[in-house]
Amino acid sequence: MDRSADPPPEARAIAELVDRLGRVVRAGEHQGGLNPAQWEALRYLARCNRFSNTPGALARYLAATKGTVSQTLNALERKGLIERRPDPASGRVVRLLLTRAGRALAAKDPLIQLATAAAGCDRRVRAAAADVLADMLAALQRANGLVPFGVCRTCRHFRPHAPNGAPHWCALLDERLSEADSRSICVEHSPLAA
Amino acid sequence: MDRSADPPPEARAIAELVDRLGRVVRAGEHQGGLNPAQWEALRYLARCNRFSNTPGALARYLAATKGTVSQTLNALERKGLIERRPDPASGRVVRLLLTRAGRALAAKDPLIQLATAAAGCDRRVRAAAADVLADMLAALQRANGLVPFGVCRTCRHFRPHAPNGAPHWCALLDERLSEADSRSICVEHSPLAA
DNA sequence: CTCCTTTGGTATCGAGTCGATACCATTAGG
DNA sequence: CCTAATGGTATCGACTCGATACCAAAGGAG
Repeated sequence: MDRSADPPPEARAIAELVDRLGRVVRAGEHQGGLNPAQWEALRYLARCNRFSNTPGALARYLAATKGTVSQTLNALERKGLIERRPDPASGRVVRLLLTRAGRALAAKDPLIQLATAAAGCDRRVRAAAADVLADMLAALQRANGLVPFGVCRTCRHFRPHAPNGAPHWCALLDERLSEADSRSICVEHSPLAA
Repeated sequence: MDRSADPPPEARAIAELVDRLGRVVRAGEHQGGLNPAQWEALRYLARCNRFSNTPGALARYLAATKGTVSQTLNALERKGLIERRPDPASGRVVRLLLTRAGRALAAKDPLIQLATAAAGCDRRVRAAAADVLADMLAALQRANGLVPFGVCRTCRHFRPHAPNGAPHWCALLDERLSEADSRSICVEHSPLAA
């Protein structure tokens, strides 16, 4: 890791652009009474499935410590956007639920601004860029021993059923998955391809 | 801006990936006794030209307020990484200079990890991705009334000279530019193409 | 059924970010 | 010359963030 070949210039350019874009986006995420960290937590809770709505999962998703996340959750709870509820099955797990107000605010996610900024390019170019970024994220996560996450549809444990309304299935947790579930983020996600 | 066409799904995907990548990178930027904000400032000061090494320019670059940046500079100064020096020409401008220690630390920028994560892809794909990200950044900056920044070489005021060592020229500030200058970041940057 | 370790979560501390506001110099414009 | 506008700094309050310490529930292994 010490001197192992300097990365090529376009790679450096991508790194700087990602860093810079992230910076500008964060600057724009001081809205609706939330700060960037709180938006990220709220966004996750709005997009994750019912197996992944816990403080621990959020901490892994954000690559932060449990303590940090717990504080951010305190802030969101104080603002009436989320609710902490004990898990019926396990006595130490806490389930995080969006309140009505939380759901409403999540719909006004300022990240949409970034998405519209990307909407200008050609669709195929966009898709290619998304692939590159996804690869980078995966590489970064692998290098740092982080959990990959991802939506159910792209998981190796996902078992799709007949397309006519029948529910899908998770072979790992042995649970039914609705159509919405299949597009939600899961802690247990394990990528399809090697 | 209220209901003007939801962005297409790949655009949303890119936005989420950028946000997420930025998050993971930030998490990895707690190194060398600095925090992410301090790294960003140090990085800028290591890459900007002699017209742009001021607190105000840094604030615009980071899309932050002057006050916030001033505090981060306090931290860097306390750590002996930068030096504040009055401008000889103007009595209210402060020039920011990296100390020897600052330069040494800037060479160990943790952002390199992200660059190596990007190095795995094909070179042409990388270049395309970089283009998309650059377009997004420009769009975002335009939408928020931010200064674009950029390196001299790509500026409309840049006048290259004969390639045999002769210095370049800035038509706006009427100043000589060394080869290194031409690759440095400038506040006055104005993109070439329309 | 006990120990004991692991796991999920929270509280507290200190350094620091960040926007907001207020403020002070210097400079530029009428 | 007087009045903006500009470049910087200080202070405040809410909050992030890692580190550390801590607690209770769960899971083994004997």
